[in-house]
Amino acid sequence: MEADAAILEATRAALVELGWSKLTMGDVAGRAGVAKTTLYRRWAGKNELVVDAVAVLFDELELPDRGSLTADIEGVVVQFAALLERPETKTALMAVVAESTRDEPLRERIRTSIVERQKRLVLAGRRRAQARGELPEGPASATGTDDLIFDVIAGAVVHRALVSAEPVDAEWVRRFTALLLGGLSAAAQA
Amino acid sequence: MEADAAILEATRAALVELGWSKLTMGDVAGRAGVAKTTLYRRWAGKNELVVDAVAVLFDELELPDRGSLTADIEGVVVQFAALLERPETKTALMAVVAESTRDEPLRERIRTSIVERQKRLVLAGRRRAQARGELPEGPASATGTDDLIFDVIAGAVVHRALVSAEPVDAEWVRRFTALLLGGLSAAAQA
DNA sequence: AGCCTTTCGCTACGGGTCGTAGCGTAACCC
DNA sequence: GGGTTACGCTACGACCCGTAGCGAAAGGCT
Repeated sequence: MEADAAILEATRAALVELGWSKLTMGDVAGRAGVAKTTLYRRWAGKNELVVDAVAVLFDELELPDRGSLTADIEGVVVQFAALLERPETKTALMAVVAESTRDEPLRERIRTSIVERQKRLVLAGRRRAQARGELPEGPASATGTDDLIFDVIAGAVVHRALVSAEPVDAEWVRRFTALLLGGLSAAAQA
Repeated sequence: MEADAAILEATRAALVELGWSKLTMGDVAGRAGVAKTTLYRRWAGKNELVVDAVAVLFDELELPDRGSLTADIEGVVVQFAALLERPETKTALMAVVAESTRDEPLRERIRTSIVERQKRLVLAGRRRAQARGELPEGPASATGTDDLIFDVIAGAVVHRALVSAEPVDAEWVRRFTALLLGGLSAAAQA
């Protein structure tokens, strides 16, 4: 459909102006030039609608080859932080995660639409680093190391940006990346 | 007041049964045997009420001396994870953080009532480790290292428990702690 | 005791959102 | 052109919000 894109765009605009809590289905319908019933015919409610509206923003995340694992990590962290600084994602991401703690289908929707798109970057970064010889080829991936690293990176950036509410500037990114890589190399020696 | 404790207790009970989104002020008032107006005379709204109701749970966090920095970190991570597994905190924490992105006074309330209580553990753990000689006495604290470590620990655990929605079991804690300590010791050598 | 200030319970209210039902209409498919 | 599908629109009961107004009970002061 063509209208779907307009609806999701209207949802993002409403998130910017109103934030999550004051966003209403009737408002989004009005912005999109669509009847309120149309929204309910395609989405179960506010939660699902916002997840879809925000999910496309995570497609912007990429992992350009910057030559070293350090530079690759710093690059993706900066991108992720910039995404979290946008008003749409800032107000929506934590809200839908909070809702998902009591809504299993919503949790699955978030996982496939948002979380997996981020985790792909971790897998790609590890493979590229292994190709460079910066990381050992060992069975590290089989024991959940990728999951661990993903939670550390995404968790630290989200916590810094949304909970501590302090800027993810270049200095912080440098120090965080150094800490993470130090831990990885230490684990590789053991 | 004595009624305040009953109200906060009723709020936590309502969070367990209804979750954040379906929790209503009238419901809490009924559970606490109190008029709805009484709630509004003491709290500005749902956000502030829930923050206060959940904040006291974070007083349970302690940092017993387990003999080594590794054991201390693992201990506090396990405690924090157990706290996040409780239905009250699971549904409330992300929700109030989401609201705080558009409400500066609420953000400050969260900071003083919840975040600072966690950060204290990081400071205490670092000082204890320095007293043991496990960490250098350098000016590390002056450049925001404590803040960095706090965001990494709290962020990773929260992300693992609430976003990835996978268990923070002993094996994960062991691996995470090893990663973090590896990074710290690597930074100490530089 | 008497008064007086504060605090609380209770009711009622206008305003707003929710999610759905019902119906008419325009576009699309063969 | 007939039939199906999708949409717009209105209206609706239900619920929650936050506040006003009033009466009652508790505690402080002299």
